[in-house]
Amino acid sequence: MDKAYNHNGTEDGLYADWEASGAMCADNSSDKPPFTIALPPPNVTGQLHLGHAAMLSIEDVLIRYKKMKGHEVLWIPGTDHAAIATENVVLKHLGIASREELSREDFMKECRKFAQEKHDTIVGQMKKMGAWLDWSREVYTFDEARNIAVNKIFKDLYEDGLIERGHRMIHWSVGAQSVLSDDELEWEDRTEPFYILRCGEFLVGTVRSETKCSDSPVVVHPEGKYVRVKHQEETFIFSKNLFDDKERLAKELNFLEGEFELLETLKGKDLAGQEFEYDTYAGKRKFFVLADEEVIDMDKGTGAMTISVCHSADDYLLAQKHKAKLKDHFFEKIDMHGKMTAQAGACEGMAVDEARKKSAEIMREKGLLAGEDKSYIHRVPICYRSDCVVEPMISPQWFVMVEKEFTDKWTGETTTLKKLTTDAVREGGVDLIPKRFEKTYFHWIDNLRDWCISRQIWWGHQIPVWYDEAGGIHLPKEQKLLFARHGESEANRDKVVAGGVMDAKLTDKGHQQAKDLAEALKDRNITKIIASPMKRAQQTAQVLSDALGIEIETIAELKEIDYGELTGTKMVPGISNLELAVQKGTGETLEALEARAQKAWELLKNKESEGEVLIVGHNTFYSIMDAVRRGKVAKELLLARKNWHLENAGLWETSFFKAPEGEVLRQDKDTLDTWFSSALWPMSPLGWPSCAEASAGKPNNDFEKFYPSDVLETGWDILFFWVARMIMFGRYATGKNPFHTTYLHGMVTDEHGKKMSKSKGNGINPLDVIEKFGADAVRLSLVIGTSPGNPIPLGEHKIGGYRNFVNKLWNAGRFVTMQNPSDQPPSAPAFSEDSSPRKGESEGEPSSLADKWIASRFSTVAKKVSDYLENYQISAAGDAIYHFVWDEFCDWYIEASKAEPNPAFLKQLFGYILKLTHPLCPFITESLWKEVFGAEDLLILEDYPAIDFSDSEAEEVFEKVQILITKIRKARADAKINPKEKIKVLVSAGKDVLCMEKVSHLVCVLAQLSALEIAEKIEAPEKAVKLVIGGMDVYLDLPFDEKAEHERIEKEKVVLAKSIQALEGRLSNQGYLEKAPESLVEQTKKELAEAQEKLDNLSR
RNA sequence: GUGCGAUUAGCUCAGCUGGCUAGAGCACCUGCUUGACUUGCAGGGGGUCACAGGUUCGAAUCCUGUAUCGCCCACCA
Repeated sequence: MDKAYNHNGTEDGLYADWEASGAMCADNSSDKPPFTIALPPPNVTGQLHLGHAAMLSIEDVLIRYKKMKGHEVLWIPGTDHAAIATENVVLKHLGIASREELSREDFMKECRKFAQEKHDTIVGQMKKMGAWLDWSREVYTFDEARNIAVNKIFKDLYEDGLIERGHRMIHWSVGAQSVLSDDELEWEDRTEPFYILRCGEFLVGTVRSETKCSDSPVVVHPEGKYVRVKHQEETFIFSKNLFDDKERLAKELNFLEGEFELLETLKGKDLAGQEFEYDTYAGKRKFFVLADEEVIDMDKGTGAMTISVCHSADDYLLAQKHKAKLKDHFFEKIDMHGKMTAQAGACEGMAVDEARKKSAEIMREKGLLAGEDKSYIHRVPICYRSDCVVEPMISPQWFVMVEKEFTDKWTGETTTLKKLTTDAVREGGVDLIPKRFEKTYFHWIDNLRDWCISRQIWWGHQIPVWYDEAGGIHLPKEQKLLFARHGESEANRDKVVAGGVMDAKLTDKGHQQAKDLAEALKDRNITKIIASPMKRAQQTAQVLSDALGIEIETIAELKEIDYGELTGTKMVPGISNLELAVQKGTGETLEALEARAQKAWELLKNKESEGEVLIVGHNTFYSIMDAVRRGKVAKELLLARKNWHLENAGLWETSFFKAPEGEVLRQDKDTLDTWFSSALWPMSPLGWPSCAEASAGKPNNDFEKFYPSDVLETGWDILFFWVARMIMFGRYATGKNPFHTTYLHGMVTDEHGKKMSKSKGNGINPLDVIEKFGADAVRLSLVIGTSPGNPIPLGEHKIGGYRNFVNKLWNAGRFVTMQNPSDQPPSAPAFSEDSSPRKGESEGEPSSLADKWIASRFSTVAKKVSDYLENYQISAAGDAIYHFVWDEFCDWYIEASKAEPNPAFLKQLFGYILKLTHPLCPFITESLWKEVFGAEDLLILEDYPAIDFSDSEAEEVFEKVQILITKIRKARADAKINPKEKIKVLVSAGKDVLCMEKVSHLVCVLAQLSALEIAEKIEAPEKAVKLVIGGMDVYLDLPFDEKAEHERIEKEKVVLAKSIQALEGRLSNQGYLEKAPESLVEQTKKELAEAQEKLDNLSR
């Protein structure tokens, strides 16, 4: 074994071993209780950052712990297509300004390529962290199965009236050319001029001068007090509050010099209804006065304002309220590209910023300004992805109606989505850790408005709605997966049925899948099975044939297709097999592959005449599916049949609606908010909706076995974006909370708690520190010393500290190996539950005092660690392990075992320590498991230690020994004795004489003594340093400095006297004696007695 | 402005429902090339628990107020 642990040489290999073992793959037919976590899918936009690393560390600890505790664990990996974010990154990557520069298809291709690259990087990095993920179940938010889930819930919500399309005020990102939800906005302080405009007699304030170019109401408060004043030859109307505040008046109306003469005071309602015409920067416009008691704050500005119904959320609301009066005031002044429309007169075509300046300039020239405040600070919404200003706009969009009542099909009760989301937490179905986030959660939901889910981007799930030429809306009848995978066995074309099996060999699983498929198909009118001659297809076909009693027709030509270059490629998220094959440089062109799909279709399309046909092939099936998905053969394939008209069809969109003869349906061009698909994350990777419906009650179903999941662990910053919406959809779609616990970690910051940022240069790349310190050290530093919801400070000092710990463990392993030189196999469990400390010496049993002490301590610590982990106190668990291993096992037990070795027991104990530590440090523990124990099975397959071994007597005695040794060491250090020099010690042990005699050898070794003399009573030597420990007097043969010794003893006496005084004070307090718990009072008395005894001993 | 949270050793933080002399890691000081480990060993110094009140036999812990910091939400004319 090397002197220091070499993480770089071992970690990758260990991970490969785990993967190869197959143990990472969860078994959905297992009888063990399930434990499920859906990994928050990282965006395919970049690489792993420390936030991901923290997430992986925390979740991996839970997963490994639960696995060792006997659960069937499933931790599903996946990635997120991150709609807007990815589009922006890809645009930057391609160096183009707008996606419109490419065709939709080409742009999507670029996105897919980009996503694929990033996906591969991220997956590699997750493995570096040691995450025990079930890669056989890896999913992607934008793959076929997830598309079906998205479409399914969309359809359900739509049919329940909970999704609506409507023209509403939305946040429009000019840069991203898309709508954003309320939560996607960021705010920025800007200093811009604030103008007071003349509008007839009225004065109104605004920052947005460019919007003051149309007919408009002047809004006043009906009960508000206004003044009409004379200024030189003109009259003005504004709030009395402003008029009375001379200082503000001078400041705000700084273009109007001289006195204002009060003509009359009047109420807003007296002004209402007035109509007049007045000049704006874009020409003469009509105005009228509208009174509204809600929107006007008399203390602000002039107490009057004009509005832009199309470009301000509040004004839009006002327009809804005063529909009759304002219905003709929906003027669009800004278009979707952020340019001024014809309404703006001279400013037409200008960008908003430019028009703002220009319009003010024109107004200034025309004398329309009454005041200007150049240092006005206001906050503007910024697009969180494209960093440009967000404009409120009215636009047709799709919304999830969170406040609309509907009948919950699971409970039969009338409810709303909002209520479902709140109830999950309020009724205790979902715990938030830390609990304080519950308040924030409720607050957010209370303020939740309808969720705008449509986005005007390309990279995302296209809205599953088709329009006919008359504008009628159609949704697909039903969509299900075509192929069998993880128990998703459903075939559903009404004539041609395609089935495929993923496994390379027809394994038990593949066999089962084939059976499932047969089961699912048994009630259908299948008259023929067509199979390729490929061995696997034949095996599958045989299973189906036996089950269904139908003959197989083998088509030799299909062999060519099945054995094409596609063989050996895997389904990869976001990319079709065809493209993958081309990318991998197999020499085939996309066209050639498509031609192959075409050929498959040619061979098969005429076989449908007599009833349903089941096609069994591997790549035959995928070739068709991919080609159809790409839209290349879709038209012919589908149009040839039954007049189905489709745009952008895919084979998995199976049960199509029928359009009227000859009519063309067009799918909605928009895509869905990325959080819409993410909201299904606890369900869709488990096969919802197909599994949930198709195989209820049957085994081998991920959804049944693993849903609902257990813990959702993520950063608290996406509590609203994501967690709340998962709860909403989970409750709605399944009637269950998608998880029972939400663990929220904080943001990783630098070691001083400052945000990591590129500009500050304080960022840490997880890969760098893994390389430098090892993944175990990085994991520990992200987990220990942190608490949920709070920032996770991290610096190289901290990681280095845990690297040292990992190395300490390694060296403990070396020591164990040196003590157990032979290649003896690991012996049977040693100090197990039924072994008692009195059992005596035997293989692996505790015999010495130190053995019993450490066994007892281990038992306590292991229990504590389990308790902590059950309660998600991962930091405390890690801390307990750290200190047990270092301070107790290494510093005391290993040292003690040098005096009284018990190698077999040491090795057993060390094995338990490895198991205990494994969830936190999987690599080093696995490595030592192999190295020290020569184990072939993985450590994670062992049981988590739960040992009931308590020996309080041994603990008590050993603690006394520890104090004795420590005090002797200190006395030596104080006397500046060379550590190598051995000294003599006399102990007057009193009643402890028997047990002290037993440990004398141990004390001699640990305290570097030449001799230790123990007797019940020893006469005090003439000149010796005296220590008082418990009831024992200890005399050290050290150079005796009478003065120093005297001072030391006096000092100790003072401390004791103080403590005695405090204890006596407490005991003489009547209230304390009466009200404090009895045990506490007893303890105090005991302490007082001990202190008194010690003081007496010192004084002798 | 609203809400949430924080303030404990030089730094970063533990300290759960009040109860031993308030802890850890790093940093610091002294001494050690002890045959698992210098990524180490032994020993040590360092805190009026932000401040002011209150409840209590007893407060770092509970309550009220003040100050400072962080975050969230909202801020319209």
